[in-house]
Amino acid sequence: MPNIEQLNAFVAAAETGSFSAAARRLKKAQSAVSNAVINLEIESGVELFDRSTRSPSLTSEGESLLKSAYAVLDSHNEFVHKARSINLGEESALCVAIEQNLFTQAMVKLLVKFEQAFPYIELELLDPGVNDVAELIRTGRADMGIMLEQENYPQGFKFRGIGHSRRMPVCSKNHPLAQLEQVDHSDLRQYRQLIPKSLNPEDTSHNAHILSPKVWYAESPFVIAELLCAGLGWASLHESVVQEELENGDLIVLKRVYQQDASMQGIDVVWTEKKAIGPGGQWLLDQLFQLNIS
Amino acid sequence: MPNIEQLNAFVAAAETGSFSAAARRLKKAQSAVSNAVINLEIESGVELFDRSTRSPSLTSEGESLLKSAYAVLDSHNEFVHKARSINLGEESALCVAIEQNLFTQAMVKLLVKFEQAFPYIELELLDPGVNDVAELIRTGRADMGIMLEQENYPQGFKFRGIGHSRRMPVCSKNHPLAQLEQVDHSDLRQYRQLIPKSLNPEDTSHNAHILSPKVWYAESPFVIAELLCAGLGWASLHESVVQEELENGDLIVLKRVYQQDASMQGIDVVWTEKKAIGPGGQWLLDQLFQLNIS
DNA sequence: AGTTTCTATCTGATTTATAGATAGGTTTAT
DNA sequence: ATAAACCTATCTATAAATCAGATAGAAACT
Repeated sequence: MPNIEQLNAFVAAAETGSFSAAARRLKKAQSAVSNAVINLEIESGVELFDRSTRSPSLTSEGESLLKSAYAVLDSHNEFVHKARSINLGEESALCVAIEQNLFTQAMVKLLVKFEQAFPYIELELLDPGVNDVAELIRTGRADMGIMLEQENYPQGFKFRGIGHSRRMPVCSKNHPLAQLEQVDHSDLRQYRQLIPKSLNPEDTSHNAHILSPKVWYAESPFVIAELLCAGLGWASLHESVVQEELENGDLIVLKRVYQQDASMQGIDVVWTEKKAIGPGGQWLLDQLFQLNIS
Repeated sequence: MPNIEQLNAFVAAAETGSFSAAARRLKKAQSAVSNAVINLEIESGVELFDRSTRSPSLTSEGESLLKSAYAVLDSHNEFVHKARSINLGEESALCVAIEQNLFTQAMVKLLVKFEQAFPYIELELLDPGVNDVAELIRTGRADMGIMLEQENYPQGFKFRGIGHSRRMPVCSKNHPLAQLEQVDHSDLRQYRQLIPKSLNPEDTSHNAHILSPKVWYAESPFVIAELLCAGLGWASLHESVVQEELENGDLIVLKRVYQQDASMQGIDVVWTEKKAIGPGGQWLLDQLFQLNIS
């Protein structure tokens, strides 16, 4: 059973091409390296070095096993670093819930930066539909969340605004509404409206957005976007959800006669004081505060 | 510096949920496991188990580190198995040169089987153009090769037929030749012929295939297929090379007035007696003998 | 020829790993 | 409630492994 020290000696000897040099690098006696390599050879049954010349050179079998030795040491190193990161007080795992409407390119970029800053934290991403972030925070399933701002949050919640997201009425380019230069309330009322609705039956916030008497609901705004693309009705969706479809022209934005600013909704990052936020979570919060999404 | 035994004890304890059970599984004393885990905790500075209950349960940090521990043990296991496979006499690496013309789906299937049978052998695949396999065998760059049969092989070569490959004249569906019901020698002579030609300037075997006075050469039959797709001339290519293009209709087969059987060429597997063939290579040879490609 | 540098091996001291025994705690069965 | 069963932590003595230092012989360099 080869052990880590033997593999270390093997790798150092292979890299330096000399047992003595390997010993100097590892700050051990030469005999220690020599013994380690020989024992590794005995235990594995493979002659790793060709000693016929002055400085030992890898055999072809040794070269092959060297790659495996690197793999072992790499993963071992990963273990040590992960333990160190936990020791530094970093949380070992972090769960972030980002409402589907708000999962923008800026979020992706931020998460990439997070991965570089905290490579040993396991990140779990949840992407609930509309208004279900708060529930995930409340039950402790998620450590923090990004959601559309609410009037009031449950007890113990902390939150902070990090920007705004634009809501816009959209429909397929082939939809009758798309032919109109401008649309008003009565135009919209004629056609089916698709509305994102929370999984939680008690959530009634979607009612505020109902304009048409003919409504369908879907949990995911992306499902709604798909239906729109098929020509089914219209919906008021967030920019990030339909960005791609707007760019390739499958969907178009309806121009409202009386454009109201109420179509801008605030974005909050929320967490709870019950669950301690570790350094990784704190870093993420700080970055989010600076984001200022528009 | 956590060692392998400690990680083994950690994993066993995590899996069984008990230090005693882990000790039984590892065939060690309970105190050994207990010490191993405690030392691992001290050295890594992380509390892996929650001991407040009767049977220890993983902390969240322990759960995170457990995954890294698996990674270490997996790679360690890989090392041990690779050493064992070398010990069994298996070559640690095998290099096979397969002429581009002959890299068929059957080859892929065979290589997949090889991977399962010899997971610890590093396979290197070379895909030389036409007639360059023999050179790779001769110089020792490859251990064995698959190539179109030759009249005579260099000294020391061993070979065995494993099937046949059909050569067929093809051109783009948009080429003038494609309009003809049947083509004869004089039709072909009118248009540019593309010919696969060896990298080796001494190889003149391609001359036997020249029908048209207007010729271009390319090393790779796939490059020729690309040129054909663009409507440039015609060529006599092996089925496996143009299979895809024939299926999606980009290329078509020309019907010769006097179809000769000479368009079937034998396929040989070749190796050399100078280089010893190990168990993996022997297995591959045996499988190839049974393949009977047509 | 002399010097340096290398590897293998021996030796004794130190460290580490281990089984066994024991004590104290928790759960389960009676 | 009591006993039995099972668990973990810890102690101890012993066996095993590790290590540095010393040494000898071989190869390379001066």
